[in-house]
Amino acid sequence: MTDLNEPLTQGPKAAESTRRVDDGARRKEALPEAKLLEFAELLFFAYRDFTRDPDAILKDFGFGRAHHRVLHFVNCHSGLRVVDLLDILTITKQSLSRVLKQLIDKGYIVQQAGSSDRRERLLFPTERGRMLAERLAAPQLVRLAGALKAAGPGAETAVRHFLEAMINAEDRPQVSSIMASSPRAPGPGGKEGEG
Amino acid sequence: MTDLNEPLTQGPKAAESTRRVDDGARRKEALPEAKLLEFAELLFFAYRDFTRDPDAILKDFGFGRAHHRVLHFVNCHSGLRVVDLLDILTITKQSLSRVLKQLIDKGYIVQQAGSSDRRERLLFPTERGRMLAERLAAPQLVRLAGALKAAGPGAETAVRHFLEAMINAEDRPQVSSIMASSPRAPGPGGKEGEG
DNA sequence: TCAGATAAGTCAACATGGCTGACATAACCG
DNA sequence: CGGTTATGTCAGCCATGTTGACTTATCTGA
Repeated sequence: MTDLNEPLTQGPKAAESTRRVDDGARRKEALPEAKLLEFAELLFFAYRDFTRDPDAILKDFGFGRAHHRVLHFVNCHSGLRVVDLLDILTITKQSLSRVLKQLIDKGYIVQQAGSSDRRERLLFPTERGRMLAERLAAPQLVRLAGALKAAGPGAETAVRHFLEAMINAEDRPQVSSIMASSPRAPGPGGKEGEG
Repeated sequence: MTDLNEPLTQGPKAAESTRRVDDGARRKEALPEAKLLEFAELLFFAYRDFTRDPDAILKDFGFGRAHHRVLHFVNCHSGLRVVDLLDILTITKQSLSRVLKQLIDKGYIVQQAGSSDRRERLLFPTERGRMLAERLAAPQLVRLAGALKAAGPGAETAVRHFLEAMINAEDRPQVSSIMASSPRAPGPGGKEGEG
């Protein structure tokens, strides 16, 4: 395909030898490709372990990671609509429906018709749902707190800006508005868990 | 279950009202729970979008995210063994086998028996594999470079330390040793892609 | 007021990528 | 030679994503 047929015993940055960029331009990069690849790997490992603890807990409840995601966002942003959840998770409504129905059937989430628009089904955690959400979050919060502490003073801001900038630019306003909706939306009439 | 049956119209930090910690201790936390939960969400959104671009490319090749992970690590750490890959991905050998076989059958990866231990099958990317790996990595590297730049000077170190500390402590030595193995391992005898 | 858009739910079928269990082969090591 | 290790494989199951088609209830604007 390309003009590359030397043996594979190359020097450092073998992968780059297949590129058609001249080394002059390459040396001018703010961050070399190899260093960026390390960040990609670290992000993979970090996320791999970030999800490990809750995954183990979920198994005891007959749930999976998809349930965790739904329960988390309903718990932290109670009163959100189904369509909000679809935007957040970026999955189809059929996929969401499956796990959401199970969470409702088992009494972790309740729905309430919207007051201004009765087509909307606002989602709220039950007390049981809140307890499970906290249990799942606990090890993740410990991990995050430890990692931020280990990263040193000032890391909090840097990490936050980094993660925000990793999000697709067009999705950032929506993410901001979601995160601005604190976990204190009015509840479903105080009759939760009676169904 | 608990002694909590007030209506759900609580004040800020409703979730914490279900905890049995006194507010005195809570106020002493270095990072409040709400802030840590935001980091958890940002990590979710960041990873969600981090995987989006390569996922779209993979579809054109009839591959999935699992193939990407295998191809990435084989490409960046060529010559690793199957057991190394299993440790990295933390999946079963049957799961790995499925995607690895497809990558080998389609000519993206080649195997070579280990020289010192001939039971081992060392994995190498073919030229075709390297090209696909680079194509998949490209949008991720752009995203990472942009995010690190957006996070400001000094963020690189902070983010690196943060991500490293997010990894399970017992896995960190192994991760370090993997990342130390640069992409310049000797190739499979220079006969790649001839099978 | 009615037509079209929107929010949500449902059924069916399928693909991907995890999992367990059982078993086979080859090679290493003491 | 016997036990262990590295790898591969078959078979089946489960979780969670997909597409496509369709229904119901409700809102909104001409």
